[in-house]
Amino acid sequence: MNRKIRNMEEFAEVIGISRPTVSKYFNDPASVRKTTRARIETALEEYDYRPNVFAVNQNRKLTKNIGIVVPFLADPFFAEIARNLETLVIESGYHPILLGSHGSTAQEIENLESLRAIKPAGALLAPLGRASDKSAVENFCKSVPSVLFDSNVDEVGDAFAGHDNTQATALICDYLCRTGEPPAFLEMRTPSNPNAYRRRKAYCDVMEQLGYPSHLLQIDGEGWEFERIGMEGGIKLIEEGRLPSHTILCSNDRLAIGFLAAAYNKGLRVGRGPGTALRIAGHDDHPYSRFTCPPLTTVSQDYTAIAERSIERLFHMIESGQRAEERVEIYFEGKLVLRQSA
Amino acid sequence: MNRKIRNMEEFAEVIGISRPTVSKYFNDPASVRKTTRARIETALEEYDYRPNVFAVNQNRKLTKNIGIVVPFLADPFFAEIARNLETLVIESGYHPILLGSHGSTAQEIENLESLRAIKPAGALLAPLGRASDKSAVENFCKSVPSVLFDSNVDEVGDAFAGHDNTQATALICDYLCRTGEPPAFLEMRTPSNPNAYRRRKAYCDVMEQLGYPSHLLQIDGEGWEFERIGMEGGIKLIEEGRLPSHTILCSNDRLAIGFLAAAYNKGLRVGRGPGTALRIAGHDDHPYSRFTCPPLTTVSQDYTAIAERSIERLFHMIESGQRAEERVEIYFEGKLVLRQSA
DNA sequence: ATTTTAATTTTACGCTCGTAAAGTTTTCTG
DNA sequence: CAGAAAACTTTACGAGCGTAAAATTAAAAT
Repeated sequence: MNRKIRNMEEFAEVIGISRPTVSKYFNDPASVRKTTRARIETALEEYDYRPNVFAVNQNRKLTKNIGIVVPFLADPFFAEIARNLETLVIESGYHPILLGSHGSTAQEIENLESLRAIKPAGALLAPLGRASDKSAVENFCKSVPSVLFDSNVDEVGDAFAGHDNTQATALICDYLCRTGEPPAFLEMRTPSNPNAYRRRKAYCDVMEQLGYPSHLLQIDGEGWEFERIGMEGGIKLIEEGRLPSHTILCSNDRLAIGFLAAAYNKGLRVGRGPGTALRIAGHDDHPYSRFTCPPLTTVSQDYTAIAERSIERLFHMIESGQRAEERVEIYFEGKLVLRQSA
Repeated sequence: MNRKIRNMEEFAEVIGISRPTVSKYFNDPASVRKTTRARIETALEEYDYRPNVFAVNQNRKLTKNIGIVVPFLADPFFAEIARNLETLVIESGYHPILLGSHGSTAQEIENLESLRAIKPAGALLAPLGRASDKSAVENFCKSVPSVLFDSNVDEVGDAFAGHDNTQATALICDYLCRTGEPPAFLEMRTPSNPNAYRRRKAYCDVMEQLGYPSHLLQIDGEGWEFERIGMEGGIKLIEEGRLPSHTILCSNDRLAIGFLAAAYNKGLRVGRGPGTALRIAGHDDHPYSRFTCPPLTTVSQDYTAIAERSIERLFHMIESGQRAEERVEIYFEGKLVLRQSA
């Protein structure tokens, strides 16, 4: 009795209705009569038929796919934001396709291309930044509704939702200056992420404004192994006695985690109590920052808001069927996360 | 001149050869004459045509897709192993589809279902473990060639490649016993991962063998936030003075990272030198373990070998066109990673 | 140059579903 | 209950490609 269903034709047959009606049901269950809907759903439980994805998508100009591209999935920060985005996409009745670029330009291009090949309804992109092939990203965004997040690229995409680096940097600089020695700023010499440049600039501006000198500590290193870079660079700095301040503000938490390890390695106690030699602060409120020793003082990014607004902007376009008339950039403020490292 | 190419028909036309030949080329470039291949590839550069993914896959019984499912992408351990797998899949000329289950049974089932819907040539699965719907996984594995990794499920899948928990646990237990007080074993009361059970058993066995008593410290907590669980459980244990030994072997590195934070929080110095109050060791050699304070002594999993052998087994099946006649389980030995925490 | 073999072309059909048009039935409105 | 509106059915075509069979052509071997 429970014959195998091979396609929509056969499925419609066993229910006793026509295939086009079944097709309509799958495209929008509300578009068929209640009684018909009930019959289909009953049959659905009995026969476990599912429309062939490839056939469905071949015939629709647009699929229900939403591409999500992040620069580095092995970074828990991006994994976490991707997880939020995936959930929101599913809740909207779409199908998320998550792709990580492994920090590689070629992989990013490849991801964009294979995304385009599946005719997505839209895309949420966190570009590599400096390493991105700008024209590749631009081209992609032209052909599919896209909102960028995390890392902004000038004039590319229909919208950008991200972190207010200037405000957040000012916030932590202010805190550090108020409570002790003004901070030096630790960063990679050639950061891959454009946020780093904004943080650097914000640091310099705030320090000037507060009447303190800026100290930029630029360490070498390429790629996405920020902890290793922070640790190795940190050890070098400490060994060579090149720390201009006992308060170090790191460009991001991963660098700070590495620098924390460097301080430990060199026997420098970190914290703000008596008997400490160094204050270390970060930026991002990375998932691991609460578990470092000491727990890392930092400024948070508003993950949730960034994810929600990105989704909101994207689906606004998708559901209205038209691209944004004007590119909007939305920035969310960071909050001070006071822990024990500074 | 540079007209838009809409499909393979038009593409074949501008080259001046037949569509079936072009089709053959895309399925296997080596199957057409050298001169023909050259003509196609020249045209390919000029016209940037790509076959429609959906149409291609609809007509093949099997696609070139390889599913990769991991239980939790926000865990850098899995992100890292997924990254290795992705690379190897691409090198083999296939297309990886990475899916994370977010620690949720429903999501895992969903992932398996949407994987099946794209008719993958094979799949690499790291099941949730205890939380997996065994029959769902089993069913999936029946219909598509699959090799499990990381977390074994009895009799499911064509092969399993993973870590030798017994050997590795023995290794670190032996080291800890040799160099100081015998370890107590910290773990979650109801671990989600089956590896945890093997590690517990191995610990008990080794301790008995070495003539020491076993101490199981079982802390509460559900889900995948191991660091938080380790920290909160650790603080409780320390506060209540329930540590039976000054050497703590944690069931995995993430738990150890949390416990390290607990020790810091309670002012207990960790390490093996003089003036230290606690030795803490982990298991896995998690990407972050080298950056903790102090750096974590642990036993490594052989990521690379696990990834390579999983892939090898899978493609052996795929290319031979037949399922494994017999289920094989391959285990790779861990290596002691001596750092400073124990 | 002839045979053998391999590659190619032509023709034709199939895969599974979306979708449009025209006609029919059901449901709703007053 | 008539009429209008909505839902449904039938019919038919299209999407872009895989693939099989038979006929043709080109390359390799003798």
